[in-house]
Amino acid sequence: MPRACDSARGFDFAPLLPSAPPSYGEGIAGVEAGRGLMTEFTSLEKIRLQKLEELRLEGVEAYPTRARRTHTSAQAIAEFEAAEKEDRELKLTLAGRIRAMRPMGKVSFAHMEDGAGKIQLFFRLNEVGRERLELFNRMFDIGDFIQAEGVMFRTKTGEVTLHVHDFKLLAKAVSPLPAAKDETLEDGTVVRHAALEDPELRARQRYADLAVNPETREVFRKRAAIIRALRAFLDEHGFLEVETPILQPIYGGAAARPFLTYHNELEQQMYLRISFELYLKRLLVGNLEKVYEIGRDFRNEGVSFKHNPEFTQLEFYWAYADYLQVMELTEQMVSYTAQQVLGTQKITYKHNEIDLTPPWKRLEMRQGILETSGIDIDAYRTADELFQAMKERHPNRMPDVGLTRGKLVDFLLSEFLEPTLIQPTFLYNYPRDISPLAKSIPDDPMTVERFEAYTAGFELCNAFTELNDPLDQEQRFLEMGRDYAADDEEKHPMDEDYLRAMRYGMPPNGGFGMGVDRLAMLLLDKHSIRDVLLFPALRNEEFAEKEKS
RNA sequence: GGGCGCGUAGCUCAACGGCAGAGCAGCGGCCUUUUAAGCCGUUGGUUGAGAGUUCGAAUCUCUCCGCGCUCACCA
Repeated sequence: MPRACDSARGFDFAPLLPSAPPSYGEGIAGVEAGRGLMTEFTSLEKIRLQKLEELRLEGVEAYPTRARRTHTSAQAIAEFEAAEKEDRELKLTLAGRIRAMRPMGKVSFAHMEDGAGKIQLFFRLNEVGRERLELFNRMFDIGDFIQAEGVMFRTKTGEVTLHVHDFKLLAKAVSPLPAAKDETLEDGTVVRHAALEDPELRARQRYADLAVNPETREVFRKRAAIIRALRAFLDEHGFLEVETPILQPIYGGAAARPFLTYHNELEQQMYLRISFELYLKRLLVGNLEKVYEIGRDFRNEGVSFKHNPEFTQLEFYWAYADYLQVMELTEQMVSYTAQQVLGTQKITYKHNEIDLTPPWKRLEMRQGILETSGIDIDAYRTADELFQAMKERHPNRMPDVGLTRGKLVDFLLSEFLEPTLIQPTFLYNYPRDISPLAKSIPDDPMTVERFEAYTAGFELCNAFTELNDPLDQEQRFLEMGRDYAADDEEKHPMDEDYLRAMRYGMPPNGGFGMGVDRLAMLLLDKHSIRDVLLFPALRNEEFAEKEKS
């Protein structure tokens, strides 16, 4: 069954049918150029498969094992600019991906891109000869990896370029990359034409997005820098980085539905963690005074522009500190990170100028809600009273019925107050019943020492003075269990081992949690969590039906 | 899960009830300093899938799939 490669140049397959013995030991380019495989190739891919066949016939290995390079593109340009002044010749070897080709008869130009940037290649008949120039023009495509050796020079138009004396194919691309073309306008701005823009494709095929959009690579370099800066800051402040279980027999530390899995040998259900909190606080019992973890949390909830089922979380716990000290550390840590990654503490998010320089505004939650909704939550001590007050004041902006007082307060917060918090603001003192792991304010059992930092209208982090009274903690677990049962939600699990740990004595401490993806969104001015995740969760893709049998 | 919107060539997009098109990419040719190179020629489509309405559907209707925005859930 000859796969009818609609031969654009009338290439003859006859000598290459499966019966023909392979003529090269290792050099079977692309497993007989795709025959016998399951993949359905497009017409453009079939043309490239033909090139693979032709290269094989000419003894050119399309996927050689070794490559060589002496300089990155950026190093080559920098070194040339120095050598140029001394009138010194600079010979070197580059390696990278072909991004543009401009053959023009007896010379050819191309642009190559490597990890450090782009650089132009110049091929001329005089150096490489007719046959090799022809090979480059006909057999090489945009997207192929190439190794090129030659002498650096500057073209008539002033671009620093490699004058290629020899070159080698490093890896053939079978599928064409979206061939983005960068146009440099008079004023120096670069316009990209026909780049890969479809957000679904960019997320699903991140490899292609990364390959053609340098700014995507930059986002993930900066994301790495953010995490590096957070680590450096916490290490510097004497925190110990630890790793706690991702597979947990009991989940806890947040209000979220977990992913469920099963361990065959232990014959027991396991959960993927929804937070690190209960394990990190066990470490405080063990006299580790300052601990932090950066890792993955998993929550079996809806997906949105700010929610991915797995996300990167930072939590730290600090013995002998309270939420006010944590507040100070928070604003220092975030502004430090911005400074390290962006070189400034003044950032732009959705066209808002945001200044992360400490100190950040502090606003009591009750006061903030009063100012934005006109309702003083302290005047209504039960859910019913508060609900009635809200109904009188804002009949058109009402939550569902049957919420606890804490959830009504939470509604007021997100409906009225949250959108107004553009500049970094610490919102503090939260209702007890939505904060089961936080400690009450002395003399105010209804309110806990908790804060959240808001910036650009969304929540960045969540922290509190941690509850360390084992008897009070058990009581809260029981209350939570009841609330969840009332909400017809899954019952909040009681963590007996955590209570046992706490009964040995836990130092008073301040705890902190922050979504690192959200921090990345904020600092990089990205408006969807998908833009800061290399491989965001997407619905399973239906691949086209393979080979009808 | 609800509401609204989108899905057309490898990529970016037109056509919006009457022959499915353009630019780039590709293919053939010309071109020894180009850079969105240029010029001449040319290939490429089950219009996301399926059903319906109609003389006729990319276009209108329904179902399904995927994505986006939004609400809910959730920090």
